This record gives sequence, structure tokens and C-alpha cells, in this order.
Amino acid sequence: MLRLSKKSEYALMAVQYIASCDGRVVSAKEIAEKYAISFEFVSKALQALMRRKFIASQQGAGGGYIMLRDPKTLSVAEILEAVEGKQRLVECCGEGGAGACSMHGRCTIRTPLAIIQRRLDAVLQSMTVAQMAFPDDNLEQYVVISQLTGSLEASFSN
Amino acid sequence: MLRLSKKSEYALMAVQYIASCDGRVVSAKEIAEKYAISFEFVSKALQALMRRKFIASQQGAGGGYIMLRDPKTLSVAEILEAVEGKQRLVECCGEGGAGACSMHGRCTIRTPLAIIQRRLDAVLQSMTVAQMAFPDDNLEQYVVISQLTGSLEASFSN
DNA sequence: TGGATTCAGGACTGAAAAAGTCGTATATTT
DNA sequence: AAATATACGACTTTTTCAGTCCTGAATCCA
Ligand code: SF4
Ligand code: SF4
Repeated sequence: MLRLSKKSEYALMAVQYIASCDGRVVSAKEIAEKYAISFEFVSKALQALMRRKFIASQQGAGGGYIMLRDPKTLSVAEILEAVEGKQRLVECCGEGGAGACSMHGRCTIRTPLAIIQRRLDAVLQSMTVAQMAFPDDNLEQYVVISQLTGSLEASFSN
Repeated sequence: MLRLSKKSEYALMAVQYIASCDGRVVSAKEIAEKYAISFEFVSKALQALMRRKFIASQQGAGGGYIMLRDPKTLSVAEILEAVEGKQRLVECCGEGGAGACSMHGRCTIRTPLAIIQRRLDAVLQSMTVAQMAFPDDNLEQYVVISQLTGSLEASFSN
């Protein structure tokens, strides 16, 4: 219940690869072969990324995909939302707010879960496609984050 | 794909309620009625919590459940793991490590995902049952956390 | 012009997981 | 003994996931 779907995994692989090919047009076929995954299925993920204008598509022979958004400002959270839709921990912190769930009157875990939701969102927004594609450029940022989460753990896990 | 299962939601409700009843024995029936959820189903969650010794069970008339672990040291992460088993974002950061997935040779998103996994774990460990059951006692901790995640967002979302 | 290549997207299918139910056994109180 | 409660495995139903298939449209090249 906190597992990435295959479609999401494939989307992350694909966008990471396209970003790393910086400027070159890369086809769905090439991606499917590189990672040995289903061509039709990864195509679905690519189409979703195209609809959000994260990548541009070029039809016809020699066509494929190319990065449109700057990888440095494109977060994992945005990729996941593009392929899965806005995913919330529980029904009530989605579209309709508290009214979305029929038992919102009785429920007493809504507020703490909303807090956790915000923290989870922050984590998914904390990694960019650029950091996935060019890890060597970003080592110092990894360190900073692990220090932050370290102090976060130390304060509240006991 | 980042949604809590109903079983997990029920487990959180149940343990929050038992903790808030501090010392009193509370039956599965009472919990099911309070939240208007399936008695049999919430019982499964309670049994999982009992197996991990988070709560103790008392059979027979007048029986039920009572808190065993200190709510202040019991995190949401532990509750979720008790009812769902250890859940990882992707196969490869579970039991068998990198070897668990057949495509670990080709895969290039393993390392970034492992980093995200650690951060997600930290978030789930950052909230305790006590904080869910007695939110008024813990306001200052919420503030501290939101400052931490705030700086986390500010550093990396753009 | 026409065939090869590549993306776009809807319909469909099989497998797996989630959600919930049922039945029986066991422990405890009255 | 009767009533109340938990323990737990088996089972069913519903929903989601993962993948396939097919038709259509854009583009390139000979
Ligand atoms: S209101 Fe409570 S039961 Fe309904 S979705 Fe939100 S957390 Fe879950
Ligand atoms: S190795 Fe890659 S493909 Fe396999 S589970 Fe890990 S992230 Fe997913």
C-alpha cells in the first residue's frame, strides 16, 4: 500500500533516460529495449507525460520524445501525478475535501493523516529528475537532506 | 499507489481509540460501532497489532483490548508494518536487496528510489500514536516538524 | 505517391490484491 | 450452562494492476 505501480516506475525510468540524453530525440522503442520492458505499456506512461507537457513528442519515422520541462525543476511528485493522477493517502484529503468520505463525521484520524500527507508530498517534491539523471552533480544536496531527515528521526522516533 | 488500505486506516483508528481510553479495556465490537465499520474486518487488524504486542487481548465476557506499548514511542510506521508487512516503494529495496528484482542489472532508478524510501520511512516514523490520540499535548512538535519539512521543500522544490 | 516508421488512444483481458464475510474453536465471566 | 469475546483459517466479491491489441494519424524517405 505504499508501493509504486509499474507504470510509475517505467515513467521514472523513461524520463530519467530522456533527460540524460539531453537534446536527442529518443523513441519509445529505444526505451523499451534499454530497460527490457513492454513497449506498449511504457508508451502509455510517455503519453501521459506528453499530455502534461513534460516532454514533447515527434511523430513519424525518426521521431520520438524530447525533454520540454527543465529537469532541474521537474520533481518526482509531478511525474507520479502525471501518470497516476493525484494520489492521496486517504479519500478525504483529495478533491472533495472532508466531504468526500461518508464517515467524515465519525472519523478521528483525518487531521493527523493530513499532516502526514503534507510531509509525504514534501518528500516526493524533494527529488528532481535532474538529480536522478545526473546524480554526480547533486551529492551535496543528498547529504543536506539526509541530515534533515536524520534530525527529524532523532526528534520523534522515541 | 500511495493510498492507505482500509485495513491500515482501521488499525490507526483502533489504536488511536484504545490509546485515548487509557487503561480501560475496549472491545472490538465497541470500536466497530464507534466508527461504523466491519467488526470482522477491524478484528483482523486488532489481531495483527496483538501479535506484535502493541496491544494485549483479553478473551471472554467483558474482554477486549488494552494498550501494551507506550503510545509515545509507538509510531505510525510500526502500525502500518504490523498490519501490512514491511512495504517498500519498489521490490529491490526489500528483503533480498538489489537481487530481488530480475532487472536490477539494467535498472537506473534504484539508487534515487532508495533515497526517497528512507525519507518516506522517516515521515512515517515521525508521528506517534500519542500524537494522534492527544493532539493538544503535541502542538509544539507539529510546529517543529513543519519547519523542518518547510526548509526541506524550500531547498529542493525549485 | 506509397510504404515504413512512430506516436495517440480506446477497448479489452488475465492476474493479483483488497475488502469483506463466514464458520468454528477457544477463553472468560456470570 | 449460557452469554460474551477473541483467534484464525477459508472463502467470496470487488477493484486495481499490468499488459495486449487494434485502429488511426502524423511524418519521413524513396
Ligand atoms: S474521513 Fe477518515 S475514514 Fe474517511 S477517508 Fe478520511 S481518514 Fe479515511
Ligand atoms: S531494480 Fe529497478 S526495476 Fe527492479 S524493483 Fe528496483 S527500481 Fe524497480
